[in-house]
Amino acid sequence: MKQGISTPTEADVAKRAGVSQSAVSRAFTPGASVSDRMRRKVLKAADELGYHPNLMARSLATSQSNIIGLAVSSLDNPFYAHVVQELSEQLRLTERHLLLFTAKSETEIDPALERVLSFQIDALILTATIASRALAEQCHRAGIPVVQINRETKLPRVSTIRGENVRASQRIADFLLAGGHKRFAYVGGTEGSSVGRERRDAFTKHLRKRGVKSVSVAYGDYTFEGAAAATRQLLGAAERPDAIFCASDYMAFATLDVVKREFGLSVPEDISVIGFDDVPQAGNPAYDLTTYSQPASSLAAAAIEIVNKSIANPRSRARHVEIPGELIIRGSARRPPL
Amino acid sequence: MKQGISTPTEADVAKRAGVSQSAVSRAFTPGASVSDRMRRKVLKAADELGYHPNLMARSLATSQSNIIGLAVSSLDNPFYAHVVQELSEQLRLTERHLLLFTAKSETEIDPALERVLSFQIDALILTATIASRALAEQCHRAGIPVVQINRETKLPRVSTIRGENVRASQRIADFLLAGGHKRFAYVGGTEGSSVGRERRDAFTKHLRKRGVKSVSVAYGDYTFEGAAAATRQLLGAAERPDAIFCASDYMAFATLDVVKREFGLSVPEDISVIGFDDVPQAGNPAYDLTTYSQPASSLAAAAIEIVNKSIANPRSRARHVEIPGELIIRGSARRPPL
DNA sequence: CTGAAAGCGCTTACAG
DNA sequence: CTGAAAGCGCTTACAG
Repeated sequence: MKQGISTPTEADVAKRAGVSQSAVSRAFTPGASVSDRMRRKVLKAADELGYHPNLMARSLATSQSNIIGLAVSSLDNPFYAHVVQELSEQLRLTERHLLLFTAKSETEIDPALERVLSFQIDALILTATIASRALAEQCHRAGIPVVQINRETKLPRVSTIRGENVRASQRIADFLLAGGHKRFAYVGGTEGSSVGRERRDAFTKHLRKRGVKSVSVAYGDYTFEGAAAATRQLLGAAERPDAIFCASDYMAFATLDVVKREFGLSVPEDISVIGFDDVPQAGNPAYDLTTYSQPASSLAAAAIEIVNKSIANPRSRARHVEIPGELIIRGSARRPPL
Repeated sequence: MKQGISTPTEADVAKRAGVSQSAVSRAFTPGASVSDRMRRKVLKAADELGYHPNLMARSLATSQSNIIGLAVSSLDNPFYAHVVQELSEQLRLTERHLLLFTAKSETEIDPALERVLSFQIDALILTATIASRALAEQCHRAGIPVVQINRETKLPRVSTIRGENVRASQRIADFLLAGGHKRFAYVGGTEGSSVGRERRDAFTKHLRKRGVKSVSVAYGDYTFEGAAAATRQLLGAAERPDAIFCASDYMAFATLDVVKREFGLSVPEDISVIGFDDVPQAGNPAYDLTTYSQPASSLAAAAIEIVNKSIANPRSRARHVEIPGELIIRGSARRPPL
């Protein structure tokens, strides 16, 4: 069953360098007490043999795997693809790497996520996925820090990172109001999602304070098709909205498509559409979407920082970070007169 | 340094169940020789303790990590995001999981990719990245199979999976010809890329055979901005093309934007644009892109199959698979009269 | 079918 | 600074 070609081990390097196996280990351990001469001798032998330390063995010995679990629900949403990209890139020259898990459903018991625990991951980053209480508890029991991007939890041990949901929604409401809009609508993601609720409530509450009586609401489930359907529903109503705020750019793209092609409305003359995230495509001329940014690189950086701190100090408390963004004014929403 | 809360091990389960530690191991090994009674007893104890097998220890003992390295250059290209998504999903209920590596540059020596070797991965999947000879050789020496999606190699040990580059390009040429186009252009990705060359050559050769004297060519580097610039260059030329074939949908989106907004041309009346991949967004009304499909789920399935076979039989030869696609006719290219 | 024991490739006190 | 040895949590011949 053994492979024909076996990888060299510390013992092999030790023999070739004429030193002890522990010396080899030290030569590869930053900060270990080895003489320069010894280290050079070892590294030379290692190089000649093409030796690479076996991280599985190391993690068995240290109980640190240098692996961070990353659970995503869908990479088809460009915002999350971009967040993952950022995480991976920022980790690139680091010891730690990402083990990918696709969490399809958001049910309580996800056997695939359970498997995470077997990999001895040092931390778990969840993005666009709800941490089940069970998972989070298991992680906590195993001393694994959990960081959630762009989702809330009530779980006490889970750190969270998110955009400026409330501030953004208020800013958007003000911008639309100043643009002279009268009939407002909101396209949410999943009806249950806490982040979505935060945006919706901030939006509607702020509008109400400014005298707007009602805001129509529909849910697009964060999917393209879902958002298209939600938009059709909103536009089919008696009181057709003249301003729609979508909880994500990805959904706003669908909304724009329906608004323009199916209903033949012109943007922003007949109706304004505003998104959330500022994904790279939002600036594409085909959409030219006004949106509120949620900088993926900052979200990723914050997640990594929390992970690093939690690993360094396993008993540190959960943290909750809000990453600032800004309104990115493009052509999909009427601008207020100066 | 030890964590306050330590995870239970086989020994803990053994003690609680009143059996030997090896019995516990067997209970968790599919196909091992254990009595039903024993297995039940062990699983019960394991459950009570919240035991999960330690995969690091297992992989040390078996020299199988159940980890597949996945190197991607950019998740911002929706096609690759989708391929990764498919890979992850198809692996989801499997033992094996993906360790993500972002390979930015395509230089010979990528320290981040070298690191792959330390993780004792069972296989390496490269997508949208060129395998350096050095890497491939190191993998081969370590007995790690390498599978490349959508890129060619001259490396003998590397398996490849790709779409129907030649057939697709010919089909597209014929379709444009039948649509009555006269002046053809091609927007390639990276000038050096072998897959790109294959498409370009098949396209131009086929057109030449049909009497077309010249095809203008420009390169967009597989990026949005690059493709926009390439398109500007093509449209600025004296003989403005009336048909553009882009080596990827992602680039075709940029081309469409430039064609419509910057040059005010109408599609497909003034000019036709055809892409490659059929990413989910290609069907969005805003683009409504005619393209040739390269089914991500089939690519992923093929990659996984090769990986599985190579792991089962480490001495199996490299394989080269071509995944069939088809021309997806939408509105961005003039249709031939019936 | 079951248990005792060696071994996988590292790290890390412990002596020297 | 260096080496010998124990241990990390598994798997797997080997006996019984």
